[in-house]
Amino acid sequence: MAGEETRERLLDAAEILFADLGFDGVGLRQIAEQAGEAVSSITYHFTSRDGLIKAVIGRRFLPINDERLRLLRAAEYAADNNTPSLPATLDAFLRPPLMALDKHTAAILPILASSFTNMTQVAESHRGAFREMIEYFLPRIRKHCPQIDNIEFVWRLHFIIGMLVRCLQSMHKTGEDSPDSEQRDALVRQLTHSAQALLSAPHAEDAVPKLVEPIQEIILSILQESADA
Amino acid sequence: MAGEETRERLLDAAEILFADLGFDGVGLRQIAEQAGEAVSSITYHFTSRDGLIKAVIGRRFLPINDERLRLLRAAEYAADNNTPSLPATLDAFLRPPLMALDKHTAAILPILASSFTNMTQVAESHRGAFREMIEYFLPRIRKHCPQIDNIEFVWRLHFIIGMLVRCLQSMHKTGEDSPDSEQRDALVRQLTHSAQALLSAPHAEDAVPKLVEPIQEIILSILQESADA
DNA sequence: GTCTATATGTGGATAGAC
DNA sequence: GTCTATCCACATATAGAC
Repeated sequence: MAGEETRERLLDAAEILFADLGFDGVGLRQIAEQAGEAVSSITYHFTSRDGLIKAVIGRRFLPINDERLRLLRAAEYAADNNTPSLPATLDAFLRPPLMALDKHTAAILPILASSFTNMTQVAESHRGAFREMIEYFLPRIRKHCPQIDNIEFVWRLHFIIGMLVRCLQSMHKTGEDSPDSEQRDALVRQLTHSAQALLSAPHAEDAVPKLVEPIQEIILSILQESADA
Repeated sequence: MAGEETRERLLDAAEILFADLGFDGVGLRQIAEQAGEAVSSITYHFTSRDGLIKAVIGRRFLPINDERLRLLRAAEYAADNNTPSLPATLDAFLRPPLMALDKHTAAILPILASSFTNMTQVAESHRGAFREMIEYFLPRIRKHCPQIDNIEFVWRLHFIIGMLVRCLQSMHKTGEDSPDSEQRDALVRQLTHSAQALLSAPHAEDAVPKLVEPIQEIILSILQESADA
């Protein structure tokens, strides 16, 4: 099947170009040229430009989510009472996207990270896997910060996602070639440390602003379900 | 001068459309139509599309920075020893962009916020005002977290910027019309509270990853200068 | 499955009348 | 200063030969 190889070449080329120039910064001609294929082969394999983007994203999205779940389950297995510490839990969530970062995936990852509190991007195509992941993680993070209410918790999650996205973008610009894994590991620990401090901070006293985003409802309903169970 | 009015109309139209569709999502034709002007009037007033974008950004950038400086100076005037608390200092930095947020400026603000640790976007055109602002803020934030070294400090600044950007994007999507100022005020306090917790957290123990970004050098040199003085 | 050729639209920028 | 008309490059998508 030469078709499968062509498909992969197209995905590789698209991924690199998207990483450098953004999803809006590159056209099908350029992608096809980079891959050494004809423009129309893209339409053949992915039906449309949107189909190509979805495929590029999906190729990285599922492995990262799987790795997150794998790490968290491993941490639970190793911990007393099956309850790993907050840093260990956060590490399982934050490490996979940062470790997966290389010059190929740099453009994709910020989008994936954002998707945690913004379903619209990854959306439809991979909604199932995404929901499975957050349903597992949310209650396990939540129980480490009982001092705040659900709405404040959701805001702090937003903040952590912002921190993660920032790291991904920063690393993308930083390293021409992929940053060595020692540096990345150090960054994961810095990030985990800060995220832990943020979630451990006391209740803010002040009024908590309500969110009107759809994602808030989803997160709150997941928290509710797990509280009932 | 009817020219000045046209110029403003074009800026208004461009700002709204950019906010809704992103800088890459809208063309000159659409902007001109929205403004009720001819396409070529854009070229006349701003030379090019890039010139228009720069003008749109600049119109919001300077007032927000001025407001930041004004708030911090007011806080210093009111505080003992001219040294306001960390929350008060952070408030002066975080409040102006969040309060300036309305449906017009929503697309612009994340870019402005990012510019704090990424000069490339706002860049050349407004570099002077930007540098003045951070030169004033950096040492005054820095002295509230002596427990960490400069490099770890820079990373935590990155994190805070990520949190801010996240808020701006979230609020943009949230409110069809501009969120009421009570909600925004509550959000500012949540954000300030979390940022304070983050900067107050102890040293991470682990190795701190070095940054290779140009902005790191700039921040470090500013911190160095203020330490010498 | 993969190519060439092309259809059809839209992007930004410009020339020149008024 | 502002308009109409137009240029030219490039976008995505499709048709049809091989």
